[in-house]
Amino acid sequence: MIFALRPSERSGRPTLWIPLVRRIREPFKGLWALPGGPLTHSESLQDAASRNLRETTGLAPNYLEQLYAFGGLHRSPTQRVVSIVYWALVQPTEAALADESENVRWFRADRLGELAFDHNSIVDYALWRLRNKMAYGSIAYHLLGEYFTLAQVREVYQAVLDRELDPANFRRQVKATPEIEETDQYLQGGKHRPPRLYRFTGRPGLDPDNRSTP
Amino acid sequence: MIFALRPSERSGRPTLWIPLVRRIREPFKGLWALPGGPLTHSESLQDAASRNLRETTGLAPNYLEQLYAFGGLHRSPTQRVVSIVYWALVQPTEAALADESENVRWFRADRLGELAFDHNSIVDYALWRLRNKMAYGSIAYHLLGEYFTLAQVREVYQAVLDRELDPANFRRQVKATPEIEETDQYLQGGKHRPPRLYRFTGRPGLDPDNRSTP
DNA sequence: ATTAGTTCTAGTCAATGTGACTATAACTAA
DNA sequence: TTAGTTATAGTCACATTGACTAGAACTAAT
Repeated sequence: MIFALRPSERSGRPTLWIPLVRRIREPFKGLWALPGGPLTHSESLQDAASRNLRETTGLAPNYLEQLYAFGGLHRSPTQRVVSIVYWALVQPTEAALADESENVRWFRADRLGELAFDHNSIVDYALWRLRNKMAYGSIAYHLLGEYFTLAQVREVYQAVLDRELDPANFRRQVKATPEIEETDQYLQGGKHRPPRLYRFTGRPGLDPDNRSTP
Repeated sequence: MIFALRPSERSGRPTLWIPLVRRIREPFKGLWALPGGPLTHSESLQDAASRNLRETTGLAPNYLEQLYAFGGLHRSPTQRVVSIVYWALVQPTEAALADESENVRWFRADRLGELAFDHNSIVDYALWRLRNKMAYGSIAYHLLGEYFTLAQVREVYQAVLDRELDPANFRRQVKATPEIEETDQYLQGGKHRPPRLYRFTGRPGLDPDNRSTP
């Protein structure tokens, strides 16, 4: 499953969106589902996740991590299925390149209808994990482009954590993390004092896949 | 993989141990490996982990959680294998009941030799996760019995995090967590002031398996 | 040119949490 | 009775955090 930031229809503020694909056959024909596909013999789990993502949505995420292996007995009514679910964060520029069509569409992550299989609870779990990671790690930056203002970072946190944050205090915290690099650039064009642009210099890497790939 | 607390051979202080099984056929015949086994069609992932654990070691852990799905291409030299690894914490009384034999033995988690397959890196990852969880959540108590002293909790932390902790400060922190309940019991028998016994009243539950089992 | 409106940015201050440390309490063993 | 040991309470300096104030730097309107 893929998370991306898109402006809300009403407020215009950035909110979390995910792409879903419509099922074109039974079971759950017509319902929306998470993109996915089979694992072949010649690819690792992560490679398979990447490939399935690209084939169904055209997306190539820069951040991809294993979420959880779901293997309950009755996930599918027709057969036993074990799904090893990955989740990804994509930057806005990448997200804009996604192939939207009759059967592939973006939805607000917090306003989904009934999905196929157990995909609602998978999304719930992913959202929970995302909020958790956000609270500690420096994961928010993978939802942004290379250069960003501190206000944009704050908007990401506000969108995911769903609460307001004090601009001054938030700025103090972010500036204290060594992975954030100040640039000499300023973002022009707003009708107010132009904010400084920053860069993220850290690496994601926590998973065993990312640590020891021979 | 199973973690349990056992007294170190030399110092007598509690340290982390895990049970391993010896491979009796190729590949890696003769080497030690993590206990495991196949997933059948009629059991969930967690049930399969439980059953395989019981069958190979006789253990019935009270804390069992999914660790990670390992699916690299060359994990086994003979065939493609995807392992969905679970990890468990068992209390000392339970650990003592494990079936030890010629082909099942306990090892100190920080002093393992070369294991079969990629099991060394799996253990490393599990240790890393364990330390992480310990730093935040209240997971240490699943390695202890129902009643314990604060010094025992501290020894668990010291064993896992591998550093000394100030007794007074540690006590202050633990007493601040609401899940720890003071009892009227004291542990007699030491050659010093008898420490008060405490109980853990929290529940583990974070995994999707533990949250939404229908 | 001046002013109002906006956000950016740098501070202050009180409350809280943490690490290092001291001191006393309560037991056992000699 | 005393020495040895751990349990437990408390102090103090320091860092972190949340709430808040104020000035800086830009745009848009007058």
